[in-house]
Amino acid sequence: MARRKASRGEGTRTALMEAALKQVARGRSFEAMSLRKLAQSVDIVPTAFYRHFESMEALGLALVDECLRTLRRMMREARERELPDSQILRDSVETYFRYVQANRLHFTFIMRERYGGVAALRHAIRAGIALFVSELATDLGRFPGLTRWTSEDLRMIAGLIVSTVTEATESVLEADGHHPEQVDLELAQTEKKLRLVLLAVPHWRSG
Amino acid sequence: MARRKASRGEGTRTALMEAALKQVARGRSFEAMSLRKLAQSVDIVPTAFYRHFESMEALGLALVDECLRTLRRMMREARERELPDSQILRDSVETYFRYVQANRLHFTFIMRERYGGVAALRHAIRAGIALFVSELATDLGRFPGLTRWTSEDLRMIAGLIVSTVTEATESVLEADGHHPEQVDLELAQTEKKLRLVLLAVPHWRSG
DNA sequence: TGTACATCAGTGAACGCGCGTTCACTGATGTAC
DNA sequence: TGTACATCAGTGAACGCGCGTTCACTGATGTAC
Repeated sequence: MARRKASRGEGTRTALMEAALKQVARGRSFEAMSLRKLAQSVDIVPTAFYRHFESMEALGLALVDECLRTLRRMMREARERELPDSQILRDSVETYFRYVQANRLHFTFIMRERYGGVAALRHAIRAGIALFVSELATDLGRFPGLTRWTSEDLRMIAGLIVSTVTEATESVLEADGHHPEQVDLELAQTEKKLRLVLLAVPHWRSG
Repeated sequence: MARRKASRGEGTRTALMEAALKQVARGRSFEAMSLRKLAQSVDIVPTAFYRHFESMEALGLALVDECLRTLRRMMREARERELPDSQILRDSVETYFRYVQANRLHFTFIMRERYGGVAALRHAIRAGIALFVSELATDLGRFPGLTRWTSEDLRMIAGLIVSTVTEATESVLEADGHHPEQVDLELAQTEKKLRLVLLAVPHWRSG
């Protein structure tokens, strides 16, 4: 049969990863995904899978890596923008929401497999997110009203922000496409939540 | 062989549910759970499973029901205690943490399957939690500083509280047993988060 | 109280299926000379 | 530029296994008379 493409490149490997992401986005959990079906969906024979990954778990870890990279890229870009005073808070959330929608598959994978059944993936994702919270805490410590906060309190507020945004991410992913008005509602709610948190900052005695 | 117990009651049915909860607590996702293994773990032949549940999905829905009932019971009990001013905020969080630890299997199931691969379970759990947020919002509306808040803003703050507590629940479940000091740390952090949120309340102009 | 019978949680053989993985192979692509 | 050869992504047959589900059955428990 010999259906190989002209290029000898990474085509099939990429296709396998994308197919797996799509399955997860469709509702299937990675743990319950079948190597054979995955192979079938990218038009190769099951055994050819092993030319690209040692096992399904290796595929999963490659996906975690790719998805966490998307998250880090977002953080890097956000860092290059200015301080979110209440004027531009809404814009920040909006930018984030657009980013989530533009990277739907990656965010869905992280959200789902964060609590999924494959321990190795779960741990890799959680380590990534924990690192993310730490970096945010460090960043926050440079903001005018927060320079004197203890690092524990900075972690606390970073955690509060991350769990709020995470929750919102779920809503965005769930609504995406079918219910644009739900996204707008979530946008308003998330902005309010963050505004409420920022409102408390000047009144907090850290330490 | 005829290994039936003296009582003709619900023993096996209950055992099946408990075995499934334990599997989930051990890291396996419900979607990837096998009927045969489950049957084996409660010492019945695979076919006997059908004497108790029409399918694995039916078992799953029964579990969702049971776990959400645990959640509701907690809420009812919490409602019978007083207003959490900053004095007793810590006690409230501590009580909740103990409740989570005492109902480890139920909470783990909800946390995991909330984003799991079986759509029917996912939806049932999310509907349950959404109801939970609504009730909390209503309750909050009766508190002195919040009587004039719009219902949208009450939902907002209820959502903020629930996502904070949910996040903490994950930590508690993860740490449980092996790392008691992590539970204490999470307790302090969660109390601070909620205190920070409450600190903002008097300064919020709702509507 | 004793007996006949319905109920129902259990058994175990059997089925067809999809699974992951092994193996020896093929043949196009890319490279060294 | 042409040729010989290594590389490597693909094939397809075959394996043993665990899966969910069907079926006819058994025998103890509970109930009606």
